[in-house]
Amino acid sequence: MSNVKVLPLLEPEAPEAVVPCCPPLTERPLTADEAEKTARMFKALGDPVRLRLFSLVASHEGGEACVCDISDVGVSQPTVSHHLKKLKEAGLLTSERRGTWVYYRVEPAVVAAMGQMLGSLG
Amino acid sequence: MSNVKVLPLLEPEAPEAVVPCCPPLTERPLTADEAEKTARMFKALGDPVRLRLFSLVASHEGGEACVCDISDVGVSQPTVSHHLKKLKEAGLLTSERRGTWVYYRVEPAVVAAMGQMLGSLG
DNA sequence: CCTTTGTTTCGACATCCATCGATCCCTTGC
DNA sequence: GCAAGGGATCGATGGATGTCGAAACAAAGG
Repeated sequence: MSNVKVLPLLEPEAPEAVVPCCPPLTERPLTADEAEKTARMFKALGDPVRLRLFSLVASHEGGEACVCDISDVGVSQPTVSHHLKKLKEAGLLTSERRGTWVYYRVEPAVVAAMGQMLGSLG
Repeated sequence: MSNVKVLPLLEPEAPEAVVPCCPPLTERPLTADEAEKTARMFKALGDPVRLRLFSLVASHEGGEACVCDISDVGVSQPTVSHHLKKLKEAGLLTSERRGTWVYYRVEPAVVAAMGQMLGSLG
């Protein structure tokens, strides 16, 4: 396509309203908008490779993991990168570059919100 | 920080562990098999229409809903049926025919299990 | 039997998406 | 400046998936 890299599409790191979407799924039917937003988060965990990457980050010492620590999930490196990007876009992970390596960590509020929608609070 | 409990392998006290799959995502990385299983459940909620249908059933009076009660989500009726089937295959819903109508209800244990995988991240 | 109404299945189609190799970008070290 | 290695992006591709209309199936009533 284009080599026009001047288009400002999305600001770097869309801050995004992180938490406040949606009551427990049992409380009332979701609106179309709410469902659209929320489904993105569930869809992000709806792939086996992404789910593994997510649990690798979530369970990693210090609550964060370098890409090099979690790249052994049976797919190529570009694919790993692609999935991490998806998880990031869904708001489930954040990333930070420190020197040579890029570290990913879980966004706790978002994941907690998903859990609450499923009624895990009992 | 709280618990470093030894994990009780696989048999004691599983009152209604209808879902044999998987500890909280923070506890340890999922295996490929576990991820495959679990991703199916999250994927089922990863579509806006399915998520709406699910919340319609979950929040409906009596804990169940007839297809005719929840068919107004903006897609054709065959599509509704297709999505309900997907939710059923994922183990999130069950169905029962009573006379003319078919009623769907939530499978609580499965949903609770999903919530627990996410809930301990707070 | 035939008709009506609720629900599922079938076939077809367009779109999305996971995956890869190749390539490019970034940082560090020589 | 240049080489090396970690990560991200690009372009292509095969397979999965959401959607619909038409048709089939099931139960209830005339």
